[in-house]
Amino acid sequence: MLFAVSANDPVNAEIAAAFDELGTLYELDGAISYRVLAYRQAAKAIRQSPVSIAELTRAGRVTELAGIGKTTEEKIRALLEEGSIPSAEKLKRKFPPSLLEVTLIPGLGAKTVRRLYEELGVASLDDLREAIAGEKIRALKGLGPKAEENIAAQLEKLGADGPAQRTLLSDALPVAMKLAADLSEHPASSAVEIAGSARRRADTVKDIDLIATAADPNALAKALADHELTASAGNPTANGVKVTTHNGIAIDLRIVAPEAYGNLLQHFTGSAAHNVALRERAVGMGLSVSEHGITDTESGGVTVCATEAAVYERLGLRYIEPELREGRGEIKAAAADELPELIELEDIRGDLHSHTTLSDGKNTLEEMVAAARAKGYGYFAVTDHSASHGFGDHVTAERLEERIDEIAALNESLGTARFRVLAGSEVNIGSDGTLDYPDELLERLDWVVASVHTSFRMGREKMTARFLEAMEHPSVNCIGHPSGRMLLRREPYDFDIEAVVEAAARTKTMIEINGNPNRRDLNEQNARLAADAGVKICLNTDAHRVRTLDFMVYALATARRAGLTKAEVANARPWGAFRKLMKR
DNA sequence: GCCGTTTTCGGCCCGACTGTTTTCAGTCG
Repeated sequence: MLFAVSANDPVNAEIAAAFDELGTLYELDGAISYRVLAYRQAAKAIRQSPVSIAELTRAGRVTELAGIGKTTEEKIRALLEEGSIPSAEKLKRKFPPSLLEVTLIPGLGAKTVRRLYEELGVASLDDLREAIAGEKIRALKGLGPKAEENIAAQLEKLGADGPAQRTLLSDALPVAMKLAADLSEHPASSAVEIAGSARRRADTVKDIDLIATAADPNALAKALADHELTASAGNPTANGVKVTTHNGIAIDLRIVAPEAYGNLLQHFTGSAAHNVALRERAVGMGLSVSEHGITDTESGGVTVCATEAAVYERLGLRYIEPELREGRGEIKAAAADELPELIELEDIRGDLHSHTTLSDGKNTLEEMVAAARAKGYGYFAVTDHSASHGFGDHVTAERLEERIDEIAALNESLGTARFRVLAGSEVNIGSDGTLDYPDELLERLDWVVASVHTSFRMGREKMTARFLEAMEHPSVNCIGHPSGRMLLRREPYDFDIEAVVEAAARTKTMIEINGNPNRRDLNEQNARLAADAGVKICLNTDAHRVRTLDFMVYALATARRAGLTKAEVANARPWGAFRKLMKR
């Protein structure tokens, strides 16, 4: 794993991984399922925490997180102090660590894996291959030739491209939209919608869920199986079909009767955690929720809902936007009518991070500005890389001076048009927190984004101090892609997010949500934290060409998942009001 | 193991599919 190297504490992702592993070990050991579930939920809570779990634990506050109780707290302490969890060590003496990778094979759960281990001595993926070659699995009671074949097929798949990969939302969403549009146009269909994590606009997705109603369900399922994007398909039935596209994305189409369309869409939009919380609430009301309807437990009467809004209404809740459905307290908020009014794309009035051919962009200043105007924005900051950027894409102080004049002339030529181009820069924050242009030049700029592009692994304290130093600079308006994460590729660097947002609020430095779909940085948890601290958030694209000005939708998606309102987003204001929020 | 608009104990969401079975366990979402 690619974690920042420091002699300090394990980061949240490492602690979470330890609890996921512990859950699997207990599952192999035959513990009651709720105990296993509890560890998985603890792992999730740890992974999603915006603040350091190690620090929270030392402060005695970690049990404030939902899903973390006294036992988990003790185990985290052991992990911090001794480097491992005693109960996990004990279980690892019982089950070889290589057995854990066997549980990763789809279709093989803990119960089966344990039987394979105890009855056939299968302790690793290699052992499993041997057992299949010797046709030993089909001899086990309850398993047969078909089960053996399925395991063999999954093993082969695993060998080809490793365990199931997640896909960036930006790779999956266009495919999902194309398929939903084509299926909508099919004569047999009456409604098709994207559900699942793609509808919730998560950072990455495992597959794409499509929900439909159709006059001829078999024909619609067949249409997807025969679609030009489909590489392989399962058996199409009236209930739907599962296919894989040529670019390897799994698609799951489900077709239902129109009366229960709302129930089904709600169910398959998820998340699992949201649905669990929803059903728990329903049980308390004497109701039982499923994808087919809402049943009154006493009378047995079933309410079917054509819309999602009707599902939530029946449960005494305001409609909950898909982006909020992650089981992070949105049900309680909906019950109390305290859901935030989420920001919309139409609210965005400007984009404050972009590049041109002056550094590493692909379009000229004029082309980028014309495209930004066409989006209906009122202002647009051009922020090419700075003097020390490297890769031959740096901008010298002299060249930036010329750029400032070019932009002044451009603004002049726009005349009475209600549009303003901001002369800006994306300035490198050096490892000591200093910037790579002289102060006098920075003062001449309208807008300065400061970002870290070097020395990612300097350690938590130094990295935090580096940000604080940059934010104290009077010319720095905004921090760019603060965590440096690259989704599916690079972990965020280690820094104290709480200290950074506190300093940002104090110094009136904004923090961006970078909309590049590889980044989405701030992430949703940290964006919530920043907004709560009083930091004004910018939704930016970091566009390097005209086309990627569209990345605003991903910045918006993260903002909505963070529950941000229009008031919490700086560039949801017209220029006059935005300007008043600026540090200078 | 966690948690509290019935509860500090006793519950803890719901159904489909698959492969193996003559009624169900395991897995998944």
